[in-house]
Amino acid sequence: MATIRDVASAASVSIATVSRVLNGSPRVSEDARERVWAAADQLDYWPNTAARSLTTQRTHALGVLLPDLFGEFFSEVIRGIDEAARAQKLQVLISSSHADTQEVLLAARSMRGRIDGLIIMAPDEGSIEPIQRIARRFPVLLVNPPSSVDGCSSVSVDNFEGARAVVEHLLQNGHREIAMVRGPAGNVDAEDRFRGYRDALAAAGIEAESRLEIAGAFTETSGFQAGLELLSLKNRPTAVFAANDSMAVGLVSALRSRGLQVPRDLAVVGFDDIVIASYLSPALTTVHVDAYELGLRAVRLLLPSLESPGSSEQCHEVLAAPVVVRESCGSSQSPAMKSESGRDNKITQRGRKTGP
Amino acid sequence: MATIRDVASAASVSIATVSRVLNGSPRVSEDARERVWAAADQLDYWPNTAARSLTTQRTHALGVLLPDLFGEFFSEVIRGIDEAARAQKLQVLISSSHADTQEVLLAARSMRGRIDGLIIMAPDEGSIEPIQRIARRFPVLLVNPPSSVDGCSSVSVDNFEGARAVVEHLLQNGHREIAMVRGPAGNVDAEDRFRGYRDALAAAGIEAESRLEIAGAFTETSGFQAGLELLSLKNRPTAVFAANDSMAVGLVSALRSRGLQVPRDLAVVGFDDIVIASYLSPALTTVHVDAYELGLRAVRLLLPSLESPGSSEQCHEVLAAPVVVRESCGSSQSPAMKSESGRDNKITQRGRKTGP
DNA sequence: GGTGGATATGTAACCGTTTACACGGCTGTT
DNA sequence: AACAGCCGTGTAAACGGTTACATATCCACC
Repeated sequence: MATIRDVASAASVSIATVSRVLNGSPRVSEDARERVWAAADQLDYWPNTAARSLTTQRTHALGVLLPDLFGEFFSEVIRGIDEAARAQKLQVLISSSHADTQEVLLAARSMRGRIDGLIIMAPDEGSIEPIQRIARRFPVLLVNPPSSVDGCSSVSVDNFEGARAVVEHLLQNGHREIAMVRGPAGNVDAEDRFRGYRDALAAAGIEAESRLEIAGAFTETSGFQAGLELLSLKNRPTAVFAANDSMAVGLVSALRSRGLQVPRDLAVVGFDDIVIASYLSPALTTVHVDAYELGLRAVRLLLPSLESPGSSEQCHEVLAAPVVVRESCGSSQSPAMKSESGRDNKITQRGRKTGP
Repeated sequence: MATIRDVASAASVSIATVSRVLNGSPRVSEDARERVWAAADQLDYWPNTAARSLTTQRTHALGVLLPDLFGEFFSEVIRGIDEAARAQKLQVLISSSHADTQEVLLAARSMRGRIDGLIIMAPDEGSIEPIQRIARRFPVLLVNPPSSVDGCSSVSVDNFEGARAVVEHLLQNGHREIAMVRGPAGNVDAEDRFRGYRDALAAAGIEAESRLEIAGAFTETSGFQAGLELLSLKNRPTAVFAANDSMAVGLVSALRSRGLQVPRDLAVVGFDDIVIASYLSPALTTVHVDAYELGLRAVRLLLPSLESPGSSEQCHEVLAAPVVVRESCGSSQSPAMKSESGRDNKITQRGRKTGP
């Protein structure tokens, strides 16, 4: 593999001149410039990025630490990150599955020298301390953090407001007895959505009832279980808010297996707006989370810190999570909204042009 | 930020000794070893990976070049790659959207010095030539390549056999007039699936009819269009094979919008086994593509070349694409298979433990 | 014709590691 | 007592670039 020295001798100039030509410095004669380009082409010279970043102290790459890669949520976040990064000619180094909170630290450490900054998504409260240590080394941007870390900017989904709004929507449709299937304990998203639910009820002057607050784990099966539990209640509620769509799907299955109809017998709403939400029958009313946008903004917010680490002040962005009214809530708005929030625009806009 | 020199002087040893301790060399006294670790901890020393890989000529990272990041297919491939890479303590550098075929070359070039090998997915025939140039620099593994490149191993989905088998399944159910909605022209996957369709018909002694071979573009809307076209035929077929699930979904919508029932009036099968396939009613009979496995194997096949570039012989793996019988084909096997190929095992097995 | 200021180019230090080689001190052999 | 061998450690040369600084050349000007 040709190095800058090979190019230099082939072009009969010094390595400094080669470097200058390659980096577009103006202080080079036309003659030398041509000889260098010719030599580089002829030798098929590819500069060594690692060596370059060693001297310049800039890598033009950013790291991404995710808890997992499964599911459309993470994949959309990545897509958003990639899109924004590519626009800035930044490379993306990905790493997932940080079971142990200390793993976050190890992953970040192993990226030292390879990245200019880091986007971290770690929903665990326990990962705050390692993140603080990481943030001392390079710029860190937090996505949906369990709590804020000083020196770090963040971008999060407005779980609270989304949940509040969707429960309010149920209230507006006349429901007074609204149950909730909660997410896993300790999960920030789950907690915020639960707070939104409580808040909406309180605002309507309805007292929270713990018998209507059913435990869940964000999985489809836990939603199914919750559905059965719900059916066993003596004063059955008229509506239920599942803390995410997967559980809503399981819940609907459970109801159906017992012969109940959604939304006639029970209105159901979810959270996340996963792809299948619009394909179900009845189509699921839910709260839209724009994971793509989350990734996009993460990069944009990190950008100033990449240019000048330390200088830029921190800022916290919150992404709106709008209610998407479909059929499962039994709302009258349903038909009107359908085309807007339905499947077609989504698929055609970003349809897979390539691949199977 | 502390460097190896800082650690050396803090521990009163030379940088060579520090390096030896850090890399677990046995030729160090117990005394020195302890002092170095103490100093490293105290200074919170993080080795610079780029500098290390400059001397060792090994980066312990691999690059991934994808045409796009949208959709579950790519996200699953990435998940498979990440999983296998992490098991080998390899980092993953991702880059997508290579609209122009020359972009593949540029992307690869910009990774020089940062990666030991590269996984490329470029369905375009035109990207073969740039890939050949890339393969001269570092080990390359191709995923679903349009044609083979010498020196490169590859892993692909058995599109031909999957298509053949699903059409054969329709034939076994008594269908004789089977239409196909084809994928975009020039796409390898689309072509292979078409060949499988033709082959199955031929084996059953049925002559192909071009009027039953409808154009499509792998998008849901193109499937819808194809459905309308199908309905306008005078001798309507009894079954149709859509080259992918998205088109099958659109197709079913079109049929339903004209009052037809699937599978009673027309049997429909797809390809890919996307998540929503099992959630539709009727649940879609399709061909399963294990994108996760594709990524996993890609890394495994690339591995030997990373250890010793050039030495290992190339090999081509083909991943089976099994038929998943559900309801839309009207097969009698449907109820029996349902639990096995349904949604539940998939979701619970790899359910999102974290995140919303 | 000597001076000064551009302009083009080269030399060498540096970025943060690894590692071949050299060296000094100790032990054990003859 | 001299010497071979081993062990622990240090020195210095890479790895492949960038860039501050020095130098050489040319031209214009007084």
